Amino acid sequence: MNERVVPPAARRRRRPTKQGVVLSEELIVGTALRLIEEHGADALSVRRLGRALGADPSSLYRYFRTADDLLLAVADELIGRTLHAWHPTGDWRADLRDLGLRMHAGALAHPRAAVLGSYRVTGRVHEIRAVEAILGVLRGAGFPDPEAVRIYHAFVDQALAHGALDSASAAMPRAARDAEAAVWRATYARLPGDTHPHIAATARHLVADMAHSSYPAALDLLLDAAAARLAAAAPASRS
Amino acid sequence: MNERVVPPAARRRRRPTKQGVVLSEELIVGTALRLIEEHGADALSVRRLGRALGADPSSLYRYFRTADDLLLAVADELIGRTLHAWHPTGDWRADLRDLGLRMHAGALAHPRAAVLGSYRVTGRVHEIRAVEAILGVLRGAGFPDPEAVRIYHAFVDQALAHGALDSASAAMPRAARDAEAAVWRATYARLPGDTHPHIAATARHLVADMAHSSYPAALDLLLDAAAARLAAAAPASRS
DNA sequence: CTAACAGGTCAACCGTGTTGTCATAAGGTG
DNA sequence: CACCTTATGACAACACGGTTGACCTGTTAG
Repeated sequence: MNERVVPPAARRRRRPTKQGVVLSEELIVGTALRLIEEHGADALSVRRLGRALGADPSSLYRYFRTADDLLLAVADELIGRTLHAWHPTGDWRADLRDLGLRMHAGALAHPRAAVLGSYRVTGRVHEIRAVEAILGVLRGAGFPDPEAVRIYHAFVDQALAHGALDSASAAMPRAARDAEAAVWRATYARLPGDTHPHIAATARHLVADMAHSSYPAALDLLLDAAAARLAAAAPASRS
Repeated sequence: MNERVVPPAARRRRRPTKQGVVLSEELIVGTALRLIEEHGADALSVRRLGRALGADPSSLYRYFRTADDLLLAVADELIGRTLHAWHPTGDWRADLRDLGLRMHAGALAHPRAAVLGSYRVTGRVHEIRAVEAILGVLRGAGFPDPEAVRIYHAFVDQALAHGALDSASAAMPRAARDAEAAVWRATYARLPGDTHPHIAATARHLVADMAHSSYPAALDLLLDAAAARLAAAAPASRS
């Protein structure tokens, strides 16, 4: 219950670690991201992060109240990077598609942060900028406010949720992933047509489709539906 | 590397536990589900499950190779129960909507199993039945095979992914959940209109919408898009 | 120059999945 | 019925995880 964390503003004494490192929130978040990128999502633990930083694990609790809080900071940093690489063109549908794919890729690379960021609000700068930008695209396209918010919500959750899911799949050892594909080929593709007519009829497509992420297709479906609603709501300005 | 697990068919000796319980795959899976339902998703661990069963934790490794395998069995059982409660009417859209909501609810109650089941194939009976049923609905509605598979994939992943996400949110302690809502009200709803025009304009809707799951709306969007594609592909039989 | 205290460190606690080893009762066999 | 094999349960241990209370020390304000 003791509060170990000091608000960033009040930080004064920058005392170096035994190994000579001067800690800071930014350094910790940056190192965490590097750790994940180099050794996978599971490589991020308080203890490993401490080791990578050259500091005792417990030191991190001077900067973040819990491991989740640390991950939230990582999530916000990720949002910032994703948004930074995104250059909207004015075509709402193309812009959202591009952003969705970028968010998905980011979430795929950092699943734990994505999961956390999807159901918790960081309230940090990058997140706020992202919300503003996406809402801007939707409202600029002509979506009425309630609809814009609804689509914003579905869009963001979809990107993060699929990202988290797909990254779990990507994290499996090679052998296990191959075994999964084998189940589709060995079990599903061999079901007799008289007991399982629909699987038998689509087996070819199932084997091919289930090996990939469903996200791009799902994203296009969402954008399709949004476009249809926009067309229905707006009196039709063109075509 | 030693294989401790014996295939169910070869099981003969039903030796009771010290506490007098006779183990079986079904009993273990059933107890796991009960544990989750009574004490939340995090209550499921090999050790706790062992305790709940009245058996040493290590005994479970005679039935499942790893904790993940156990969870996969739980997932398949869940699929079975969900499917069992579902009564299709012949209206593809209503049927899928109903099934989607049921799957989402199931995933919400059993997030870890849902996550696992979303990127791994169990290849067990219930899963196969579910795949056959959903494909049947889609093909019956007139979707061409490749499209049916694509929509099947997006539909299933969406239900499971959103379920996993929402359950993470539901698992937060009350206080934390209230704190989240407070961020929307205190931070987002107070941003000035000149720096964040879009957030300011939609603040009311944001506060209301972000408190709920985006799944129902996302599901409707997906079904909208599917219906549109069906209408475009089929020469239009009615209306 | 000195006193206060921020912040780094250490050791410990309790939880997790998993495995090597042992012991014993079940059940087929004669 | 008695014996032997072996399936299966139990035990103890390992490595890893997050977290915290207590301590110690360098930095900095006064």
